[in-house]
Amino acid sequence: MNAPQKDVLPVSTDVVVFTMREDCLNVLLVPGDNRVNRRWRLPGGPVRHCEHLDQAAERNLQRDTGLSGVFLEQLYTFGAPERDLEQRIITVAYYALVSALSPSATKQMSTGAARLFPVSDLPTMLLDHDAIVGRAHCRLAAKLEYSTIALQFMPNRFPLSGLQRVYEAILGTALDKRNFRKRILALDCLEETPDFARNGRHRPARLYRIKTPGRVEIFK
Amino acid sequence: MNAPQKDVLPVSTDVVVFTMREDCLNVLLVPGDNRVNRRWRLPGGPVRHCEHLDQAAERNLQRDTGLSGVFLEQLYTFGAPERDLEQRIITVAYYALVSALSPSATKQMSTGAARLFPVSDLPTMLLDHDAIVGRAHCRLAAKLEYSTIALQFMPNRFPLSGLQRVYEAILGTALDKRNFRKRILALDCLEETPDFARNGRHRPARLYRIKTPGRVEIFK
DNA sequence: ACAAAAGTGTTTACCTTACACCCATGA
DNA sequence: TCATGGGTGTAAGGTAAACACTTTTGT
Repeated sequence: MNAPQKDVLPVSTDVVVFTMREDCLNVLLVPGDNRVNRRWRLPGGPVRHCEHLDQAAERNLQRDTGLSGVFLEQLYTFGAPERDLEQRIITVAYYALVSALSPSATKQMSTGAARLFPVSDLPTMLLDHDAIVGRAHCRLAAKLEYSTIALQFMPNRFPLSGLQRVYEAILGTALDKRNFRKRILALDCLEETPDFARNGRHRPARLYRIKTPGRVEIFK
Repeated sequence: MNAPQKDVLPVSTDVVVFTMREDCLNVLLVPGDNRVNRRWRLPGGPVRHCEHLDQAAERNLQRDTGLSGVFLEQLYTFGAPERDLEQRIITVAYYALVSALSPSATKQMSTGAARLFPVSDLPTMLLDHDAIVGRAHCRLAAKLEYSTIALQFMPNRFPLSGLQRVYEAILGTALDKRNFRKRILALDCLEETPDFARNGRHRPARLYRIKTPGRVEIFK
């Protein structure tokens, strides 16, 4: 039994960081630091005594992964008393969406201090972290239908086909190209740039930009 | 400063109990028991060390209001450090829907230990309880659109017009009678009973029954 | 020239909305 | 008989779904 610490509460935050890699939805995990349990876990940690929950989530995320300033939203609070072995810890789960990993996050990844896993191929995780990821994935998929949340995955400029691949990866289904483009453009949240992506040996794709970056619109 | 108690965590549950009264959406509040602050507050209290969050919500709800076995769903966790004056308390908010107040709840109400307030005319409440009620109301209104959650307000048998009034009270808008009936019956969650409500001096209303009571269907 | 992804409209089916009159009862 | 809420159908508009070929580039 660990003695309870003074500065922190028996409450922690855990963050499900989603990002796209190779057209697949990935989750960022960190290796368990616990002697008892060396399983992969979600980045997170205890809430300090004088700290907003959101701040705690951001701070612990930054410490564990180097990420900051990302889209972060509270998901659900998990508090089964049997979920932790050593002491009762209630965790307020968040999810985060990042378009590209920051340099410091990339560094953490190269040193093995963090690693991406496709949601379809997650390792065995600490405690109930699999349930947390599952719920986060559900929330994300649901929000695709009535918000512009998917834009959080996109870089400054991107082709519509890239956005479509994001939708398809999250929903797990193929979408019709024409209907998808119509629907997205009708939202009036993107604008054309004069530029094109000249990638492969095929016609270059028009690049679009988000009209109000950082803002997630809810409609309906 | 109160000394922290051993058996409980610095985490509480608060429950927004919604019920219909006189075609208005009401919230059940209890009088603040605190010497410092005698404002009305949401029923709730601390989470015990070995207790599920849901159990804590249910237990505290029963203690404060006599209600049990009601529809209860986690809403959001509020944890601004400045939200409480004496000590840092994080609260996991829930909302509950009840069709009619149970006898024990009615008793608590008659003794002044609990009282209903219309959401449109709430008193000044403890701490951030107004924000909690606001968020609960939003969630409830949103869920009307894609679930059968409103049925939780209804008694065993009820006329369709009664259900319509529930929708109207929650959404704050009038609905077309014919379209409403079509839409609800198309959900295939109600069945006719042979009975009618003979109330006023007008044609009696057909009574309906919920096919699978206690089950909230999510569609779309 | 060919492979590979980009880009583009129309038709159909379905769902949502608007809307007005008769019915059964109690007073 | 009259006031009150209960009960019913249809037409129009809008949204979502299905569907195939041409364009532009790199090799």
